[in-house]
Amino acid sequence: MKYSSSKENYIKAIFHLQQDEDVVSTNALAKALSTRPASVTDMLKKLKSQKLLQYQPYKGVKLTAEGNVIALQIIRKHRLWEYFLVEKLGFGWEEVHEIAEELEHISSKKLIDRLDIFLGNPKTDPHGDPIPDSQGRMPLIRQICLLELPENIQADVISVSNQSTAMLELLRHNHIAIGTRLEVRRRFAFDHSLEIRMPSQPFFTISEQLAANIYVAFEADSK
Amino acid sequence: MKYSSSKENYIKAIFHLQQDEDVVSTNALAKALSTRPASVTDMLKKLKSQKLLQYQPYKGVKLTAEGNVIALQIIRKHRLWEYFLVEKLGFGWEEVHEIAEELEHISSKKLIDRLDIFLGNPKTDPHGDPIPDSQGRMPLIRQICLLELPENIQADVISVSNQSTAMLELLRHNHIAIGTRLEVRRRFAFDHSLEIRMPSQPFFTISEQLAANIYVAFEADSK
DNA sequence: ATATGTATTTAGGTAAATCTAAAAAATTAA
DNA sequence: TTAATTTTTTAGATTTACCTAAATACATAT
Ligand SMILES: [Mn+2]
Ligand SMILES: [Mn+2]
Ligand SMILES: [Mn+2]
Ligand SMILES: [Mn+2]
Repeated sequence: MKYSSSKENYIKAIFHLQQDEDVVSTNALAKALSTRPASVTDMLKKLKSQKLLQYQPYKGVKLTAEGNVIALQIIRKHRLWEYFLVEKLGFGWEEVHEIAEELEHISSKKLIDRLDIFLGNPKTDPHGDPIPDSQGRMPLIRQICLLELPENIQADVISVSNQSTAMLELLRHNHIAIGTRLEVRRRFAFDHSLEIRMPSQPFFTISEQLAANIYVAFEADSK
Repeated sequence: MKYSSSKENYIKAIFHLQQDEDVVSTNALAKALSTRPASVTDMLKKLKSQKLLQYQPYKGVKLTAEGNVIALQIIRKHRLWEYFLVEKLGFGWEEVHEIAEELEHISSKKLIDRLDIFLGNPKTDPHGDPIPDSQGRMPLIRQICLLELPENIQADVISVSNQSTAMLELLRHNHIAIGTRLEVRRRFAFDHSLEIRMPSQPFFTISEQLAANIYVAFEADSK
């Protein structure tokens, strides 16, 4: 079945909001979609009648198995297109989201599966988010900025976005390099600095600025 | 300004119909767009108020200069995407039109200009139709038999006149297909065979018989 | 010039996706 | 537990892009 861009955007937004709380509110959805709660209620009724979600008035909303499948297909398209834009067309990772927001609604399944092959079956998009495979399975590895790494989870440094000698000097001083395994012990509210733990080394802290330029991969818990 | 997919489809259809007759009828448009004459009349009024076309009831319709610019932008996108689908994703030339019908409505100008560069600024789509450049200029395309292609001029294969499996086998062996870019390096007087150059491939020669069945398009020197 | 046929427009509706304003339900605070 | 606040739904419009049926304009043939 084929759904309108608008419906697809709703499904996707619900999917993402469900990662945090397992039941999604009308207001949260309205905010995520930059629309009005009344419009959301209207749409939820339509999506419910198509069995894409469970919805009882005032009780919030949850995707059905079918809805989940659709969401993953859209996310797959979004992230593959983002990868294409960055890796093949040379866009910066920060400018691709908006364009992918449109491209994700192109319907051909054959197109997206061939694009996947053409790109070499990438596992993550330019932001480090995992790309579902053609069966809708999310790979386990997550690549994110060190700033967003959950505390007490081991991760490997995979890239640094700033290559200035000043930054590289600081990295070397802290014995951080591509491939280094580390974890964030805690964050300090005052200056958002991070305490880092590395195997067989004393803990040390790094600044928010430094962490913002470090990207890591870690094994996501398959909750 | 940005227009709906529906409006873009109207503009494009009018542009194409104008190639035959310089004023386009309501019925012709209805047929081209698989819609009803009454719907066409409605839309023509909207497009007129946006100054994209000249329209007087019962008198037919004609694009304004502004409308023409829009049409050429859409056609550019359509044909570049078709080229991408065939050359990069390995689609057959007969299956790409429908997908391009959707992709042509993706709005980012930067995307299409980068796609153009990524594809090597092709001059014709997989069907041999010319691709407007980013200023909306249609290249002047000369279509001739490969036998007559001047030496050292890049050309795109647009059709093959003999569809026998024997011939197609030989074409495939030489990596020649519709849309392939090539040029003739030299001709040998003895058997009139041609030495062919293709991007990132060693030179090779083909027989006069084979060349006689290949038709190519190349950019004629303008001005 | 009148009649006939075709092309086109008008009139009146529908469905999708939005909106605002108001009502109702649920939650939180006193 | 009642009142206040927030969340959500309902009611009623709007816009876009369609539709059918009917009216009108144009073209042509007698
Ligand atoms: Mn994105
Ligand atoms: Mn989107
Ligand atoms: Mn189209
Ligand atoms: Mn084409």
